[in-house]
Amino acid sequence: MASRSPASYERFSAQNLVVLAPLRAGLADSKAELAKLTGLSPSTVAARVDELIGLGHVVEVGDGVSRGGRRPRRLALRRDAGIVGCVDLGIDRTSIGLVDFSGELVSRSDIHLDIAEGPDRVLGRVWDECQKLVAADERHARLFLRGLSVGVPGPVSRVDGRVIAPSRMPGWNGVDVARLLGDISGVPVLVNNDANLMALGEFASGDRSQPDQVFVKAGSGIGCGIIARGELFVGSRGAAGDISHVAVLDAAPVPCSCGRVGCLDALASGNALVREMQNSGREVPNVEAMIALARDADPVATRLLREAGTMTGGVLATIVNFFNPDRLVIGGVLSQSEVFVAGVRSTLYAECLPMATGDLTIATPARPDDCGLLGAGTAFLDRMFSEQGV
Amino acid sequence: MASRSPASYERFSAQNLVVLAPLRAGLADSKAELAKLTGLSPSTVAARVDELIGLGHVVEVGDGVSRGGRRPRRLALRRDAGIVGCVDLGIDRTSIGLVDFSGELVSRSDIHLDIAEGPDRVLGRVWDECQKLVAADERHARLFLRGLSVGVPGPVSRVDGRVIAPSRMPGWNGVDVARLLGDISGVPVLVNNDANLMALGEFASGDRSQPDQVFVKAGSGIGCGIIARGELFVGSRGAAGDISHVAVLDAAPVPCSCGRVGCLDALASGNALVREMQNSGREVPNVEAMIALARDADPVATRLLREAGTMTGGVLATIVNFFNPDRLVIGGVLSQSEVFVAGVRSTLYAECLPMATGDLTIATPARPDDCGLLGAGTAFLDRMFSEQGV
DNA sequence: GGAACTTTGTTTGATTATGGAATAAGGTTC
DNA sequence: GAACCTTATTCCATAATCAAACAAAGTTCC
Repeated sequence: MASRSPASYERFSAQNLVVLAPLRAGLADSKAELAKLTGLSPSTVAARVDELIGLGHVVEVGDGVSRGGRRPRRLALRRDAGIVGCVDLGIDRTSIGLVDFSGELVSRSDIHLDIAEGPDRVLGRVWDECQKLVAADERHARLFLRGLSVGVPGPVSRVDGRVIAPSRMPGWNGVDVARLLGDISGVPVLVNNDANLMALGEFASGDRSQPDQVFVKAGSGIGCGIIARGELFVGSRGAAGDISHVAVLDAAPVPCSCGRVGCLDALASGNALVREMQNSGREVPNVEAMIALARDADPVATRLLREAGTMTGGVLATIVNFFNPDRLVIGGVLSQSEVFVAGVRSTLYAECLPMATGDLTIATPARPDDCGLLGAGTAFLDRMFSEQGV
Repeated sequence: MASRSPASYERFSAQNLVVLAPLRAGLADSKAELAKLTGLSPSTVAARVDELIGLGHVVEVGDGVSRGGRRPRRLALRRDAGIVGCVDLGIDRTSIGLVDFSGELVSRSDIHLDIAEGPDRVLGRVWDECQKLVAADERHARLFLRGLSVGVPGPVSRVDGRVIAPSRMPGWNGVDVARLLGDISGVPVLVNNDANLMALGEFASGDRSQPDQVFVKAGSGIGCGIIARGELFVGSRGAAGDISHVAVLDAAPVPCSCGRVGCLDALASGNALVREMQNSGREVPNVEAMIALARDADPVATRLLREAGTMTGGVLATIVNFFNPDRLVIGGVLSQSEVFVAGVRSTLYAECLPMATGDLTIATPARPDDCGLLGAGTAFLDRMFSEQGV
């Protein structure tokens, strides 16, 4: 959440933001609609729009269809007014992408990168790769890279922006990623937890009429992001959504890295499942292989994935009752396993009251591979198009 | 959450609200402070304040202390600019109070009232009692009752404001309390769940620097209210916070009214505890008697209360990990039992990571008997002093 | 084909909100 | 008592906004 702004960018005035917000959200696409939505007079809207056109942030994109009178001249955000470099740092694989001002992914690159190499080497490599992406496209080369937005596989303090006790990121404890990458790149940098950004990405590219959502990232570890009232919720410290060490009902006493036994992460995460397979005498290289085995009806893999789904669903049942979200999204690698998702679903419906699940949508991500990067972009753009700025 | 406004009240302009908000929150008490806080120029602040003084909502209350120059003329909200009738509907006891514009309780009355008598009789009686309160105080009799704010011991739909499937309120299912009471009284009425309002009351009369709080009402039933980013969170449907039917770890298979077994409400609520006592051959009339027994070191009562605390703490552990609140308040009758509270506390600290509980305050309500009424008042005033109005 | 109506967009002058600077009022400090 | 500080007020310039009239570009229906 923290940011450093080595090359701070112009901030939008509150007045312009009133007009920009509906355009960005797709709630209005003409001056008349803007006037209706904002309550401003037509003349005021015209003045604001003219200024934004002059600034190069809004463009007229032809005529709309008439609704019984003069047809509207359609307005849109200039998506190529700039780009944001988005990074989804993983344990051994990192995705880097460029997102335009409309929030859409315009290019991406996936590289193998061991996070244990440490912040300096990893972030240096990330910046190199990002510059390559910018240079690769003739169009982008002329565009202004407004900043970077990074998701990391561990908790990020909201107080000082540092990575806190990341169990899967040796050498990163207490590191101020925003500052480090800001110094390397010279552009503003935002940092957040990866599951939080995936939640935001899935929300922003999906149905915004469901303002309360929970996104579970069931990957090698288990994380979770919360959207409350249409905004990312991270709590005062930034650690909200961390369900790794929630105790599981009727669980086997498997020891966890946190020192206790029976944590969700120690039982139902991708890592835990691979370990369990090996304990059963079945060597699998990774979760993906295990999911493939389950698809081929391997009994052990199927059972373990189903059980993991059940355990995850049990924890989510409490959360659904408590938070009562409109939508629950099951993401991460494990969400590619039908057995796992079925386990989550059936447990949720069994353990929640109909009142809580009646209007609840349970889904997998619309764009499983992109939601992390899209969320990083959304986080940056939401802030840039706010009074705070970047 | 729903309201009907048979006698709608003047709405504050957005400009006046900018000045009113800091005054109400106690963040500023002079023109200079207002100017600093809002970023407005001194002349603008003066104009706004003058208007509010003219409207009778702000008063000058003498001089403040100098900080090295001319001393400020202290400003304050006129607390006697009006009153709000607040109601905390219980199963067999109802509290009614009057709250002034500063949010403080100025008078109250507790009456025995069986909620099973049905909406018409109960609400009629409530309105009678409220009018008595207003008439009782010479000062209030001249004041304007701006509206009513009611807490009910069951879920309230945010969509249509109706009471939904309230297990403890026979005859109230689907009732639009706001409309009914609005028709009876002729003033605007707000309705919300009682635990939600208690959370709000405890938050508003306490430390507002802790914006994320969870309030557990452990009474004859178990409810819960959520404050997120300093505002009451009820979810899209209004049912957020309902943890009655969350499954308890390692629970006895006690059947619940919802049709399942092992729900928190069936195991750890006041009703459940009284039933358990009776099953052990010990007749107790109510939870209060049981708590008294535990204070006298009765082994059965003590064990049951401790176990109830442990079970409640187990459920809250998941919630604390997920929501990561700044503060957790244990309220309701059961919070008067030290054994119960100790059970919750010890379980929470045992089952949560230090990261989640390190900065977490666990407390009982500052004003256990008042927080429901105070919350009702806050809900009404917050809305009245917002652009929405009542 | 044309009159009547609709919706969208623009122009104009009046109104209102706000900011800035100068000034006054009432203090403290040394 | 001189210098300085904080708070409040006044007055005028400026910026933002609105209301209303008007223009533009459609549709509808006889």
